[in-house]
Amino acid sequence: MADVFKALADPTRRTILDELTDRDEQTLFEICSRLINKHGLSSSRQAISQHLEILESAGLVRTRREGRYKFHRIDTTPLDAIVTRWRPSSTTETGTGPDSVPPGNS
Amino acid sequence: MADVFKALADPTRRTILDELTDRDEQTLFEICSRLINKHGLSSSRQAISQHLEILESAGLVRTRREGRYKFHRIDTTPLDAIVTRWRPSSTTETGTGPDSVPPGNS
DNA sequence: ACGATAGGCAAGTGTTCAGTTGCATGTCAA
DNA sequence: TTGACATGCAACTGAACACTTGCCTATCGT
Repeated sequence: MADVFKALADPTRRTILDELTDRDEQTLFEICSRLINKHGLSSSRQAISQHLEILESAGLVRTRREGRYKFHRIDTTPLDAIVTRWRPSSTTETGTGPDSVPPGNS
Repeated sequence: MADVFKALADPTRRTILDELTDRDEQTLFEICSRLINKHGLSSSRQAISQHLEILESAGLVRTRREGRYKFHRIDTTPLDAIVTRWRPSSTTETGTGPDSVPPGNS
């Protein structure tokens, strides 16, 4: 699975996730149309397709094939690990090291 | 305030946040030393300094000047908006649009 | 079968970004 | 004041990235 953070780094990809949050199970052309009309973006179909590939390889978008249509839906489960990663551990860090020890190089 | 997502896109910056989570209120040199020793990264001091600037402009790191030392501490409050952004809205989206309407271009 | 629609593949281009290099500023101890 | 320490500023370089261009495959309706 590719980098979730790098997938979220691009504003266009975040807008795609916004669109999929607003309306799930959309095709590529549908997403393209709504990005242009609703969000004022001027991206080509190929650009959106590449963005969807990146989002899918990051686990943020899951696809479903049906005939010549390919439906995309958002999957927010990879986002949970982002916040939990930098939660402070229960070990009292700020209490152990007093401020009077500036350069504590290891 | 700069882009929080782009600040998180770089692996080195995420490791810096890991370090600040493990031990708060560190100076620039202290962070450099621990990144090299603990995390096996070979980044120069200037590179880390630029990373800290980006993290600070994104609101993820707050600084405190004291003489010639500048202490850095992590601030995880901008992370909360990431998960809440793509929470499905209470309006029943999947129920309104049946799956039998494939190309619903606006 | 034929045309139209939906999507995929791959090479090429311009920009953004991470990292380096070199020097400058400011602080502290002796 | 002198030297060592901690950090800041700015230009340059190389690589990653977003986007385009052009063509190809597959599915559906008539």
